[in-house]
Amino acid sequence: MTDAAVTPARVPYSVAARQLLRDTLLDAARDQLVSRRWADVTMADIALAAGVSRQTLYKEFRSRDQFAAALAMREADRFLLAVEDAVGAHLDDPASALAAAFDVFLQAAGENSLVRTIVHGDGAEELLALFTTHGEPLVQRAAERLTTVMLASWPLLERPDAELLSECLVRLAISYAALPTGPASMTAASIAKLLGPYIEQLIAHAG
Amino acid sequence: MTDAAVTPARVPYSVAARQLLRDTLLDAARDQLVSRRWADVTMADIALAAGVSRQTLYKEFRSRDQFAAALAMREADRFLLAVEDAVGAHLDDPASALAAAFDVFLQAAGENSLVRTIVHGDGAEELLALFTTHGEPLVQRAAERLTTVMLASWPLLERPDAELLSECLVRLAISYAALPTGPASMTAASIAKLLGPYIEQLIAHAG
DNA sequence: ACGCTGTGTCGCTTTGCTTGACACAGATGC
DNA sequence: GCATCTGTGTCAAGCAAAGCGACACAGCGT
Repeated sequence: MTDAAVTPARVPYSVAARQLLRDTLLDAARDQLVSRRWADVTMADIALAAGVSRQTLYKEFRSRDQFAAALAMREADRFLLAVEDAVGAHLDDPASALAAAFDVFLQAAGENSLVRTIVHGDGAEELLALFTTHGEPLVQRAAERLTTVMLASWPLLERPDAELLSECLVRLAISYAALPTGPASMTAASIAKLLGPYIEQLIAHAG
Repeated sequence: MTDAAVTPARVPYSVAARQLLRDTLLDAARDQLVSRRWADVTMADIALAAGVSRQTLYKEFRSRDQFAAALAMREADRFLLAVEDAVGAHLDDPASALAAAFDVFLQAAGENSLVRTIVHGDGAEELLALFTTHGEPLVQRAAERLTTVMLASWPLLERPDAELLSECLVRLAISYAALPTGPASMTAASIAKLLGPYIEQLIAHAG
């Protein structure tokens, strides 16, 4: 109602339209995956659900594989948003921030239909690979974002330490999401206990 | 993170793109109006700011007048959202819902740059007319939405009564937004006092 | 070996945005 | 009064993106 806090440097239509196209397609695929296996969802289905032609889909994402990669990447981005929020809510205490973030992540992952589809395991092996064997870009990106938010939150942290911590956390997060050992909160607490001392040490004498 | 509560019946890209175009253009105009008078903002300015050509703007909104009308209508819609929220927060007591809604509306109107531009009065007479002399479609629509939310909130209310009340409220709201007599909360309280008995009567013996 | 289905590509058509030009009306200056 | 300038609204031609239909190719089941 009031004017936007700060002007977000208006996005020109052409750019916004392109993004809208991609999002529409990815959303359409996501919808399909709630009720059907990835292997059963054809490119034609996705295009149809998005209201565009198959060719437009192929032009935007060069192949089915690349489309799947984009799908995985965007889903990861959503999780990262939630995680960043969780970290932001515990700026005072890194260890509890870690626990909270991990908890939020696992909780969300457990409820996420795309993740469930993958973990449940039938017909989505190709998608699974995007988070593991072929997951380098995704892990990379997630670790980067996590590093950024950490460095911003706790200035005493040094970049190499943050990078190591981030990458391990991301890998652990993916691992537990793919194969939970117990309730989310318990896992989160365990990880926090495991890595807490390391973090405390980093924060304490800055390196 | 979790899947959307209820599937919002995915919008096909072509429709979403069109809406995006309209929104981009309207937003662009809104931006301009923060710093310049309506009379000084040309159609070319708006198209440029939105990143499209002037012709595209003309095709989407047939003329400058119709563009202005759309601008006013959309701004009204924003206010209605806020008002509907306020009503929803006071389902137990119609009179206080009315007061709250009116308060929210006047408060928001006072802070809204487009409204301020119009009320402040220089070079926006044409826009002002869209809320008054040429405001029939806008008043109509606002009253309808208000009626709908009222009927949904208080089932005992009968449609004709709700329609009368809604239209009067909309007219009063516009009037006070255009020409405030005192602080928003005081005005809201006065209106609530004025119409409270009528409402109580309607709710009490259902007609 | 055969038909079936889905991926990925190609060329043609169609749609929609852009560009540049124009007529017209109101305002300003000489 | 006439000339100029600016902004609105319209037009035709150009162009890029999306749609449509057809095709080759690979995998799969019969």
